[in-house]
Amino acid sequence: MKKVDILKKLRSSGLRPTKQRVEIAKFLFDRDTTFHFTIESLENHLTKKTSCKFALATIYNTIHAFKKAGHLSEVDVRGKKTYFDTNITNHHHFYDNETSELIDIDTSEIVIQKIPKAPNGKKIKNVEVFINLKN
Amino acid sequence: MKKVDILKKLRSSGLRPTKQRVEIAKFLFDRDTTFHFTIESLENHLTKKTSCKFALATIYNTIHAFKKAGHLSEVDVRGKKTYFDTNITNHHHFYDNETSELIDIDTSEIVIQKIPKAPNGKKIKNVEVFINLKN
DNA sequence: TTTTTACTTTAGAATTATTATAAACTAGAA
DNA sequence: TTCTAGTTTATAATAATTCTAAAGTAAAAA
Repeated sequence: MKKVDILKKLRSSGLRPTKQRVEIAKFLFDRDTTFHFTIESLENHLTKKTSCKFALATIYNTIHAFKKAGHLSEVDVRGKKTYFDTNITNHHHFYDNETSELIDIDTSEIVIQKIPKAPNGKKIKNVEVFINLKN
Repeated sequence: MKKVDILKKLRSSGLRPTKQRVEIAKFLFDRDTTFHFTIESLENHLTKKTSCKFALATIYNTIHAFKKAGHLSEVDVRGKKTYFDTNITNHHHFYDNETSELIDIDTSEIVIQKIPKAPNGKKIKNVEVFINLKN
């Protein structure tokens, strides 16, 4: 993703392209494959890979802004930390509890034949499949 | 579940049947349907329904002991609090984001036709299906 | 361009859920 | 009964996250 596109992405979401936001956006969106991270792991990567300084609160602010703008999704993983995903399409996950690693599964890889009706007055918003791994 | 059985359940798990443990076990296991709770909601119920006093730490200790003994399971729900479930069989969940309510789904209610192979060197431990609800 | 204004970043304090600690308590064995 | 190891408890500590208010900055207005 070119710098111009990064700027466009931010502006079109109503986010001023500040130095920090541009660096975080470049780091997250300028890649070929999906990236899963926690705020802590992202902070480590940013301090290693960029020369820019980031207050922890800025990383939280930015990630929440990106999520709100629909550029990131959140993944339910047991544990204290929140996981984010650059893959914002509807999809599923493998989770390796040994390494705390998430792996995306495309919706086409899982076919559900039978599913219960939603309870009275409710509708199904989406279906998430989580496959826990072991060695 | 009779009091005798509660005591048996505790003893057979290597847990001394203290006043607090017995009260919590009676509250959790003496019912017909599955119960979902957080430590906070459990504390509220206990103070309302029993005359016994509970330090918050005791509730945490007891719930973890019950979980370790296999009498409770933990459910992955987005958010800060940990959810527990008296249903320890393999099963799935509806989750109503409006009310933060979990509803059990029996494994027989969901049939998966196609599922991807586990990544190299890994095996599938279990598959959890999470159906998010909306109004 | 300069000025202004509203949005951002920042360091540090506050909050929330959970876990650790160490002293007082208690169930069950001796 | 007495003893001992397991428990409970209040409180402190920790960890992830959010809040706050002052200082900084992008972009609009003059």
